[in-house]
Amino acid sequence: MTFTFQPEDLKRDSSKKMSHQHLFPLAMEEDVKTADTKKANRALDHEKENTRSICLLEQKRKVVSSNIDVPPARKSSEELDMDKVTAAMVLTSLSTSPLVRSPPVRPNEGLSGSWKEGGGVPSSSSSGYWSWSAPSDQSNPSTPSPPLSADSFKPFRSPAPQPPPDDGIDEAEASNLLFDEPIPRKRKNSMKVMFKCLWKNCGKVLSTAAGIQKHIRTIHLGRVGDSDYSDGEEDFYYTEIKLNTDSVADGLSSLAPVSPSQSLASPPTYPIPDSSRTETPCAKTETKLMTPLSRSAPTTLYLVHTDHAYQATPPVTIPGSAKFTPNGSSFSISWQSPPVTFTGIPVSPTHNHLGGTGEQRQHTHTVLSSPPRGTVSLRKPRGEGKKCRKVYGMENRDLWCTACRWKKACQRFTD
DNA sequence: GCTGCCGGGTG
DNA sequence: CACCCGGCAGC
Repeated sequence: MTFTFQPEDLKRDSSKKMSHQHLFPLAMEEDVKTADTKKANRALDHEKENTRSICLLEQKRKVVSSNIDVPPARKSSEELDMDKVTAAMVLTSLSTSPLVRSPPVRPNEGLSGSWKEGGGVPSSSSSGYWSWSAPSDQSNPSTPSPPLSADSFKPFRSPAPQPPPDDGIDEAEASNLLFDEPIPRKRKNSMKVMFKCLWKNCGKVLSTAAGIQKHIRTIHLGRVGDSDYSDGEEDFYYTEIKLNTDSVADGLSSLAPVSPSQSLASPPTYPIPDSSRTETPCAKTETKLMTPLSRSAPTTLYLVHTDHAYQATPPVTIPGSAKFTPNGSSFSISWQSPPVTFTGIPVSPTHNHLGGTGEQRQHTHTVLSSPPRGTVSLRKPRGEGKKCRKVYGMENRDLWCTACRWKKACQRFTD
């Protein structure tokens, strides 16, 4: 499961930063990304590339259907859709470039090509596309792609509701995309490109590159005069993000690191908890600001987390209750499983409240208690009836049965 | 805190 | 094995 990285995420601040750092270059430069060996990143890459290929196909379809050149203006937006890699850098200048249309030149072409081969439709790209597009239409073509990126971008969104200097509309639109998945109109082409400000503590999301550039220029770079003059510096402060209306799917696909093609099958039926789960890292990583949504998220996350923790429990925190750190990540772990023959210091489970909300605690509780520990209680349930000691009292100890005298299980008044 | 009794020590 | 007891855990 891919979310093995999450525990880390919870534990280490540094790892949080890392993930963001990965993201940043991701938007800026693909090369950097490829050098990465981390599994998670690879997965990310894969998914992202997949998205791109899909987008490319999308464009292709349009080209094919019209069989003529697409007007530059229209193409520019589509271009952004697919060329995530160069988006930030080339965005402004690239928009009208005819170069992009020639398939062989495009860096992504290789991907889409291989994909086509895999599909067994090498003959014409259009046919290949269509055979595939039918199911995708239902499920949403981009299902596999953005889980990670989308996830990690969400955190930025939390602070967004702050005073929106401009583009209030875009803001609303963005949240629509993120949270109102059931919007039917988005079903068909659920990919939407947004531009996210990467400026610290900003995270503004706008729908147009120009908009975000302007935002960065004016708000962050302090460029007065709203002239559209740009030295390109803004490019470094925003990134392009693909928003998938079915953001829910993202959560799931990240849960099950299957091949993207597989996950294409059944996006619509994703359970709600997953969507909230994707939300989790945000609240944790970025600001501590908790939206109602994100607040519910940790619950689920901790569920997962707990699972791992559970196995690690015995050796870890319990005996060292003194050393218990209010880290938040380990609180659920420390829940002691009663049946275990634990010679360590008994620890009251109450300290597990550390996590925070009662809701979380409840969850942890249920989860942990549910998987019955294989060990049955070594002690047999206490005898109900009165025993020698009780009957005769300490003063008549000689009347006790031997077992009772020996502090063994009473033999006289057996249950 | 009382009580039952397990686990282990001693002779 | 008989006897004893420390200490855990249910009540």
